[in-house]
Amino acid sequence: MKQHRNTRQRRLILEAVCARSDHPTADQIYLDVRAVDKMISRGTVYRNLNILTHQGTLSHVKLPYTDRFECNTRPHYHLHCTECDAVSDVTVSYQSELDKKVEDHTGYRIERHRTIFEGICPECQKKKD
Amino acid sequence: MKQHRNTRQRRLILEAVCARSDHPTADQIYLDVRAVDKMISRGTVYRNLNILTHQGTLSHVKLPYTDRFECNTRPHYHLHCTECDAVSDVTVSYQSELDKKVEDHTGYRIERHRTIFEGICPECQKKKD
DNA sequence: ATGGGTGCAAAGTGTTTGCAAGTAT
DNA sequence: ATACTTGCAAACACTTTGCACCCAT
Repeated sequence: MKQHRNTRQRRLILEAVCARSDHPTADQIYLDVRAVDKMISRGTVYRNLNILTHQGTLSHVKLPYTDRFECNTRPHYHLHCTECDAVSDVTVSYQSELDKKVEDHTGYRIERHRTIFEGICPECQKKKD
Repeated sequence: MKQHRNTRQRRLILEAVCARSDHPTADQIYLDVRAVDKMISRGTVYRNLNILTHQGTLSHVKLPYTDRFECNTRPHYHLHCTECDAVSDVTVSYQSELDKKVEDHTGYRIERHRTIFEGICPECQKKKD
């Protein structure tokens, strides 16, 4: 296994993700870090987000087109506004018994499940009237 | 609203999706249709998959990198092998009460939720030994 | 006839990667 | 000293789009 180093860039990227609670995209993180370090490159941001996610330091929400990242690594569900693309955590608790159930039914070794609620946030509902 | 026509290409694309149960990607569908119609283009396949999905004639599974399509339009959950990328339907039944619950908690108007189980299929488990 | 649809190729997105130079350990 | 990282730019994979011609209605 590779030995990962504690580089300034990696630190800045991690801080940038944890500084927000809106599940930013890689590009938003790139822009945030760039405000501090003019030289950072997109490649570095993508590489480090992948490393940090693999390590389990960050987690990511798989959305169509772009993944979103967050500091909260406990298993939980997400809420996605299909109008404005806002993403937030949801209080409904993770149902680990479902993983067991599917494992027994299918013979898969289940690692986890991901649940994303799709809907329209209060602000966007207002705008549509 | 646009008036959609019943073109030969659209018919072939729909048939191609329904002929498989493995949740093919747009490109797999393109290849299948091409076996019948040498002239079909990728653009037409993408355009029609979007139209058919919007109409509710097909549904799609949102996976990172590529969407997958299927004929089954009833709400249901999916199973994704993270080794070989196989996708299948899962028997666990759709929990519509969760949508209600999240709606009450958050003020969102919830349309649906999507759940994808991630794990390793029996075949890939064998290969890893 | 008329407006949606098609094939084609080019343009878009978001992400990864090869390379030479730089740096944490 | 070693080998992981970086910035850069090019390459990638998937999808959308502008256009001129075509065809279902």
